[in-house]
Amino acid sequence: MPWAKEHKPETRARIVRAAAAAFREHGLSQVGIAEIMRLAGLTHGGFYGHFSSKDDLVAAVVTEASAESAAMLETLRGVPSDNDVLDEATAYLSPEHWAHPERGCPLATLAPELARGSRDVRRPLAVAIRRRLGRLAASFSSRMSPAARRRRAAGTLACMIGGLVLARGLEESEALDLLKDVRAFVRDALAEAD
Amino acid sequence: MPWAKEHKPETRARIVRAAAAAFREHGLSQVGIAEIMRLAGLTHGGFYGHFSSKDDLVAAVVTEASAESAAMLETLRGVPSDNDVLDEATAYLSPEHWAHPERGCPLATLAPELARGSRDVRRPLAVAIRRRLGRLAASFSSRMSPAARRRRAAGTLACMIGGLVLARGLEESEALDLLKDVRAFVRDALAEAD
DNA sequence: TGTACATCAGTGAACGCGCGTTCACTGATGTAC
DNA sequence: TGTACATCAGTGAACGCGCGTTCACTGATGTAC
Repeated sequence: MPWAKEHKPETRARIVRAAAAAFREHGLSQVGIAEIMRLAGLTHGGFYGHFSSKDDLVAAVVTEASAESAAMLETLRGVPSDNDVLDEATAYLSPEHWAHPERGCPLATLAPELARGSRDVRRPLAVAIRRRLGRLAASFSSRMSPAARRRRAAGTLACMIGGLVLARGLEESEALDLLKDVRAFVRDALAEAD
Repeated sequence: MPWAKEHKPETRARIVRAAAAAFREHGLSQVGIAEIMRLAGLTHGGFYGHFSSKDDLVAAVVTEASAESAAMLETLRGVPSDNDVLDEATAYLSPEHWAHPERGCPLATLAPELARGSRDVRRPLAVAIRRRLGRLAASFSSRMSPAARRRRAAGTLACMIGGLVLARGLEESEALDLLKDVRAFVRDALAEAD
């Protein structure tokens, strides 16, 4: 075994991380294999030693980007309140997340493009959505019924993604006002008696 | 004047309508000029007699698709309730809208791709968002403060777009459940006392 | 009423370019002796 | 401990293809006589 056994998986992970940032910043079809390999410090031709196709890479990127996004949002959470879900939504709808699509939630940047993709790409997309909904539902008070938790998780995640997508379609000052409005809407909706 | 003066604008409109459907169904970068012209019943080369570039067409498509979407949602509204905004959100989050991206809201299919585009494309996107928010805000009771109406319009539109984007990332049965959950969330949020 | 003409919407071939993918190869590495 | 070797991660050139854009042209049309 002429190379340490962790060498190849590490290179692969480097390619996935480079692609995850580039795809979120510029879109799947605006970033080619050559550019991704260059960003990973490698040459074009080596790509197919790690992936069977661009779709294969995209599938890996969905999972990686979801994890990176969760980690980034974790660092953006301020002082914890008594409401976990509201803290999560506030971090998601923050100016910092708005300004950094390349490190943020892949659903807000890539979901429509992924949804139009092949089965290989739609599967990890559906998994990422289910996981996100499940985690959010689990963060609600255990005094709520499972149906109520599921409903609130769906509504809150929809607000988060829709709010960020809309804000990214506006220039900064207008975008920040919109984010503030959506944060207030979510706060009110979650404060509402059950 | 060898051609009736309405002939050229009519052809142009036919190209824009063909592009508006194809872009919403397959994405901006997955549909080429040749394909659009073919759909419009014309040949490739004639395109630049009507548009200065693909971006120029995309800008026209944003406006056209927004209008088509509004008309489609109008036909999907059921029996009017005493809540205009809720009726609008219910139509938007319907299985019919989910199943027909090519006739539906361009924000749910194209917003991230447009937001990454040139200034020429981002301008009509911002206009479409502002107009949508303004119309929604105007539909709320005049007893509400302008700030409260703006906040609710922002939150409701975010739920609509985010809900549809998420649902389009899932297979049908799961998607329809999610849409129902988001509709219920919006209903509850809008029912809440001010 | 009929015809010759000028206009210009639309045609179709060509352009350079970047894409995803393939493949013969190179050379850095851990192992066996 | 030192060296020859087999392995295989990565290289770099090439492929066919479809893209957006250009342009010399064709031919259907309304108008002038």
